[in-house]
Amino acid sequence: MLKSSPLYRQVKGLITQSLEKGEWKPGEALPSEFELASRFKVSQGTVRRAIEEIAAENLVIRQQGKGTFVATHDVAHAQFRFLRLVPEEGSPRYPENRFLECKRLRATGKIARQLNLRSGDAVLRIRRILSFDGVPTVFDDICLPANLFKGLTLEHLLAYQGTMYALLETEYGVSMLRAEEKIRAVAADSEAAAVLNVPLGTPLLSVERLAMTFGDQPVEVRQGLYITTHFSYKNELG
Amino acid sequence: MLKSSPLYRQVKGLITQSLEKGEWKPGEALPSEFELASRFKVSQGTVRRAIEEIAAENLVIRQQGKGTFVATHDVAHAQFRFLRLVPEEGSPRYPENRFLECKRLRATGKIARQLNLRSGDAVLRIRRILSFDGVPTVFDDICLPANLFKGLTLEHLLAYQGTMYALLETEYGVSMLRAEEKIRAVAADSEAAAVLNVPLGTPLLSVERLAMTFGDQPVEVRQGLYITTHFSYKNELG
DNA sequence: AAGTGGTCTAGACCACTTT
DNA sequence: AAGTGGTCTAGACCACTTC
Repeated sequence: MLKSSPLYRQVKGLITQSLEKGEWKPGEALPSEFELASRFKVSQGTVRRAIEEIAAENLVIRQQGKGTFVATHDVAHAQFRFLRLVPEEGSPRYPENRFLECKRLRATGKIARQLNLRSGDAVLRIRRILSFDGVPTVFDDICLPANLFKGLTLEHLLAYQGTMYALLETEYGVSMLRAEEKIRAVAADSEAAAVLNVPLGTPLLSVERLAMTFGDQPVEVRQGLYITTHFSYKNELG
Repeated sequence: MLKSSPLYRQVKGLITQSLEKGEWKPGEALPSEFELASRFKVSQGTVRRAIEEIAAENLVIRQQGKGTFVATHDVAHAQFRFLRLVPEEGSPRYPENRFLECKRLRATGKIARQLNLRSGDAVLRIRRILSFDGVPTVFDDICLPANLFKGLTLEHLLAYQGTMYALLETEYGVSMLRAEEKIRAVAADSEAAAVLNVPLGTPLLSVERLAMTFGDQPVEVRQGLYITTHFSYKNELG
């Protein structure tokens, strides 16, 4: 027997579909709870419950008296959502972003598997350095499926003001909603040592990320190498 | 002007206080929603909302048809809540626990500050190794305020069946509810190299944890050194 | 004043577990 | 059958924002 899901979860699905289709763009307001309630022929409380779950997943933001808005990657708040680096001393600051490379390549077996592609499909490989107060701290190696980001070049990346995820969202309509990270300690190889300006063999934090958009579809693989002498990766265990 | 918090949050506070006082022990059932509602002179829906928030913080577990139960550290589920190590290949397994040391010491300034103690107050220092399939993988150095765990010895630790947090909860009534971790990459020093059986200088994951009980009172500081060649620290970014 | 999300209630009914 | 938590509704009122 199939167990039908509760009404508020079905409504949640309908609203999420509309978000995915782009019925309301990032930053825009959703219809009010009463409007959605009459649209779906349910009570306001049921819509409310649906939206609460969607808000808990950070897809929308609720503001009392104003409305419910589609989340964006622009806001300051979103910075520490996907970059968990905090300084050992002093207050958090924003990194400077230096893009080194954006090349079109063929996916290796492992990458293809992670991105749900076929081996040999085209991917974009982006490499960049994040620096804090002028000190190189993170070396990122990013892989994106090329078909979703046609025409993305190094020049685009260099010209854009804001985070890379904001660019991918506003220019290509792909929203990063969730990610899984696997963290390990590794020794700096010659390339990482050169790029990050540390001795060969320096212990570095390796952060492998798989990022997902709607429907948990994977759309980004990245490895970050972090220097953790003055910064650490902060995590909360609930 | 003081803004009074909503009713359900006040009820949440009252229930949490009762949990802290031990009115219901770990594993026991709370009174039903209707009983609590009449006790606090509010509607069932308000109690419900309060309990939902408490459940979201993992202090209690709700089970349809059965009741609401005080959470414990015994269940398998709790294992991966506070130990985020997963194997690169194969399915998760349980580590074997080997305690090396449990000594009474005076707190250094840094530890004292983190535990809200005075410098020089007594602390317990526990050291142990976690092994997976017989392979030493984690070297933990744990500090607890001695006054909360009077009489805790190496023999107790060796004799107890179950996780250390389960012991602290059932034998000393101190529940670990939440923790913050700071993760860095470090080189194995001579001691860590010897204990974990790796070459000097091997990159290790350093995981510094501060664990809290009720009222966000810190009650444990630990540093773990993880070998991450076959395991990685897994994290979800929402 | 009007519109939004946030709180609170009361009551009905459903789904699951236990007796 | 009785008791628990889970869903859904309808309506009232509050808090905040905008006009």
